Amino acid sequence: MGPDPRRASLQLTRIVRVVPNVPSFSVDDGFAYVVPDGIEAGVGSIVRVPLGGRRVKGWVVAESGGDGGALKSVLSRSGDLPVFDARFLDVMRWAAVRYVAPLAAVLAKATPPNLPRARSWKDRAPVGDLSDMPSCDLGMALAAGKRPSTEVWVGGGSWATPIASSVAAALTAGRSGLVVAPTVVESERLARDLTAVLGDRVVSAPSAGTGAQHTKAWVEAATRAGCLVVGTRAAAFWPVRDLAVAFVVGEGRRGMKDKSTPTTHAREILLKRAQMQRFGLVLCSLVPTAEALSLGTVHRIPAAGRPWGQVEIVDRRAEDGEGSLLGPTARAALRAALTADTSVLLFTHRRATAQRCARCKALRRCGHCGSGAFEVGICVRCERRSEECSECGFARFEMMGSGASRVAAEAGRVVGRSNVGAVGSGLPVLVGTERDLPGLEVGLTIVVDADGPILAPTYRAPEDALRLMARAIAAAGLGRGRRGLLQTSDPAHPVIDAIRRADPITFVRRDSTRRAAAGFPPGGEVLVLEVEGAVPDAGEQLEEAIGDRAEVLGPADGGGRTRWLLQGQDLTAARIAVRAVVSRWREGGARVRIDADPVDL
DNA sequence: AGCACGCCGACT
DNA sequence: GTCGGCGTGCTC
Repeated sequence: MGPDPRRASLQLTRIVRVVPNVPSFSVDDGFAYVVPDGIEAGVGSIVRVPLGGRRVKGWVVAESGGDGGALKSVLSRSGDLPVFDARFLDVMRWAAVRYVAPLAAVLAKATPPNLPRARSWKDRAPVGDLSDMPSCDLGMALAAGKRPSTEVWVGGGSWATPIASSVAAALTAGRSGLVVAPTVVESERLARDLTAVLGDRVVSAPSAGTGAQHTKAWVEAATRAGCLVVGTRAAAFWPVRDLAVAFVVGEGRRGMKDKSTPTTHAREILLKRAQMQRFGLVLCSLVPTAEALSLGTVHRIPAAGRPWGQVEIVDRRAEDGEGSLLGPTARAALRAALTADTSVLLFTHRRATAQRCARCKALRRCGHCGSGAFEVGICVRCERRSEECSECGFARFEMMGSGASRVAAEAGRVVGRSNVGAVGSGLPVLVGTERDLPGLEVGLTIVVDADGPILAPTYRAPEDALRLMARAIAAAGLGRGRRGLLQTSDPAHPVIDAIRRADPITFVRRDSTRRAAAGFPPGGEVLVLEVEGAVPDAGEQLEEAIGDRAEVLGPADGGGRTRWLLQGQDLTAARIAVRAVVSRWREGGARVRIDADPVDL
């Protein structure tokens, strides 16, 4: 493209504001650069710019005309597809404040690993008409081009069928849909099931795989008309062409939230996007979160029937066999299942185990965060690996009574060791934890200890415990007869009652009220600040910056880290104030972790 | 994040 | 007298 004569006559130079890909709050406003003739660089473009004597990648966040004066020039444009528009940029600015993150860190999430090029994706032959698909009210509204209000779907069956019938008409009309699942396994399974119904309109975009595959799916989502994009939480940040509706499947699951800063939550991001970019939002789950119930109207899917099967509640106080993990009722059920050729899941929540050094016998501690809870060799808290004993450097550890292995040993004494194994072993009796649940199907689930998760000292423990145990029981499906057996010492507890009646909604509504009274989400906001390394006067600096914008609780020390908790009705002002403090601490060399909407609290 | 510029120890 | 250690701070 040649020089524009009008611009030349007005002495106007094209100027863009660019946020460089630098993880620092101090560059959030971006820098101004001249755009040379021959380069197109609209909002959302990725460009290379000179910055502080080097060349860095950056995102165009605004365009203007003016006097180029002393400004440096954009060097080149990278790729040829914008990664966001003005409205999506507003969402990401909001996310940067909400998650106390540099804007560049949020923009990076919307950007594919390789440079997006429109020509890397060749449009396929026009895909077929789906007008013979059954449609629902939501489907009608979407097909008519309306933006429906947020819906909350509660159910225990496959989500592929209701999703397909809701989006079919919109897809035929050339609009797109987005489905976000909590794990790669569930994302791939959903993509497969949806492809069986919708054909090649389905774009599978799990976060696993190579950068090239990832980028290809991203480009397809951004450019192809009438497709249904299915992925994991990373896809919540993808631009999708003419997006009509997004589905968050398993909206209450841990997998919806990023573990490292910025700790973005797919449900929160898509909720904001749905509002600002005007598309529909459906929150799907077996047990809805209190947050979801406060956001939309509830639909049971299907409208009649239980989300999970019949459950027998066993009061362990009324049984003998103190000290054993499995009571007489559970043992009898195990034996009966084995003779009836029914597969059994023995569900235990005790995935985290303490370990000790095989040489010096010191408790194994995570070298990064100091936690003492490990799943195999990976820290449960920060998900990093530390191979050596922090005391003596030895690299071998021994288990200190693993939950799962004790359960397996006891079950082995009831039905024989050769019948008991880990999930995936193909044996009739499986011992499993939360991570074994995706995709698992059995005939009977035995919840070994329901009380531990319910009594965990976090504000959302009851809701999470209900979700976890309901998922375990749902692995045994619906149908005739007992599908679950649950051992508890508190059979009158509201969570147990909700499981027995298969009614998660009434319970979560009540629990939400209790949480709001204590100032916890969704009735209030909390933010965790964790500092590793010495920061003199950190508490004072924090108190001074926050003032009366939030209640500051702490500090609490542990494992070389110091934690503060900010709590309040609306923490927006506090989040903005915290940025400066965090920035100063990081400059001082401290590692700072921020957890917006923490779940382990 | 880089890469500057900063001010204090051992070397041709 | 210089080369160079990596501690703060800025980057259109």
